[in-house]
Amino acid sequence: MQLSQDLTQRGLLEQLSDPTLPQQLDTTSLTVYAGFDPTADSLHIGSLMPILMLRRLQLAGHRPIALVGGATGLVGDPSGKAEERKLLSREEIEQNACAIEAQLRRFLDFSGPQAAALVNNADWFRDFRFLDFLRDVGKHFSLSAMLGKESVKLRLEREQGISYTEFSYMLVQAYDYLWLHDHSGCRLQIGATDQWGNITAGIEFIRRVRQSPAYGFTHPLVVNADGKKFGKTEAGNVWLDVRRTSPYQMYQFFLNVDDRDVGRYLRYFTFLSLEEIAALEGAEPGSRLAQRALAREVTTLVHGAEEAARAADAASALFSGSAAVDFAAIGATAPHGEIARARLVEGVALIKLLQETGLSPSLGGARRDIGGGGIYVNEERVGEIERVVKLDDLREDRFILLRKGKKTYYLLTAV
RNA sequence: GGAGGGGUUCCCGAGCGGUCAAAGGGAGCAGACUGUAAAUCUGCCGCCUCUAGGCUUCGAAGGUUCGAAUCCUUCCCCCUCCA
Repeated sequence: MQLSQDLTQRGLLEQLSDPTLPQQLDTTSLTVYAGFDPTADSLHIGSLMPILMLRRLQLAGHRPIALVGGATGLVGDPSGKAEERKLLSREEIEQNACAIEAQLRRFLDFSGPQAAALVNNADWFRDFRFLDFLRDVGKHFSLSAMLGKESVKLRLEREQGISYTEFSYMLVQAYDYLWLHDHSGCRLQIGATDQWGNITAGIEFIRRVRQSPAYGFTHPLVVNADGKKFGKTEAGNVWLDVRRTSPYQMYQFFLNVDDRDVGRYLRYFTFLSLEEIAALEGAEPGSRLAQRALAREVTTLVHGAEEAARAADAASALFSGSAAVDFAAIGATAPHGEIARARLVEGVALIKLLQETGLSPSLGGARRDIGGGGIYVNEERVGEIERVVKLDDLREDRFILLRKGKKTYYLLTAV
């Protein structure tokens, strides 16, 4: 299947800068870039969209460049943001950039004729002087065009407004594109829908100063069926970094995806063929075959097949409903921790444990959770708020399985 | 620089001297129902202790009051219009 057709059927093409773009994607080899600003020390699940897009393009014979925004991160992109963000320090940005570079490396192939490249725009902005920037870049942008950008308009209509700094962001990104155009022959930029304004700014800039064609397209911003937030769980964002989101948590996140979203996500986030996806969508929803496949595929992409398998094992150990619980499988990846045996000899208040393990936010919260009937010790609902956990709560002489609600577990191992 | 409006608990948004830990909605958590889904219904939803009480919150710091989120002063920030 042709690349453009595959992308179209997956619903990955939103705006195109040029109607001939699909054709070019199928018939020529382009150098394409996507940018990632280091606003945190890890990318999150939403960033998988452009990352996988670069990978899809690479697999189809294009050359991907992943740009880490060491410079743009200092400025702050107003796109899609309802309000001005506080600036991160230079040190933070630098550290974040390092972390993100490491993550990006795992998704692209840096060898062969279509070898990917990883660049950081701090490298060409570091010595770019302000007055030079105003003359060489700023001069080519009309205020009315800048004010017309959705990201700016939105903010101007809002109560919070927009600072000069964030307003300038599009120029910085436009220059990135020009730089990559000049130095790497880059002719295509991709990003999420909210990047459209920034992308077109770059395209027009290149046309103006180089009389050279450049292109861009966007993929959809991932939104779930009941509104806005995608990639959020009780624990916060779903991150690509294991230290922030374990493979188990990631697996669970995708396993719990709404039926209405699962087909779309399979098309977005996996490399399964459209036929396979159609088959999964046709399966009985109660079987959750589609969610299982999604969880397995994405967890594998991010953490590898081994971790994905472990997460799946833990999931079935916890949720299969069988009496014999496989504690080892759970402890391998589900949230877990240790507890001193000595404390159990004396007995520890359950509310204390709930607070310590983070299952409940505070002692008061723990009381409420127990009172509401949402706390289980070794899969047995706890009735008394005063419940004390003791030695004889240990299973297999060393495990205590705490659970809050339907699906939040924490395994304690006595040491 | 001038004139006016505004900053409330995670978000939106009421409150405008005591009955305010602060209406309502959303989000979140839990229960019932289910398929570790959706929808629906119910409870919880500042912290600590407990079902009485204590503590900390309404941009910041002072002040007036028996008593303030509500009044006064100064400061910080935002918005709109004018320049």
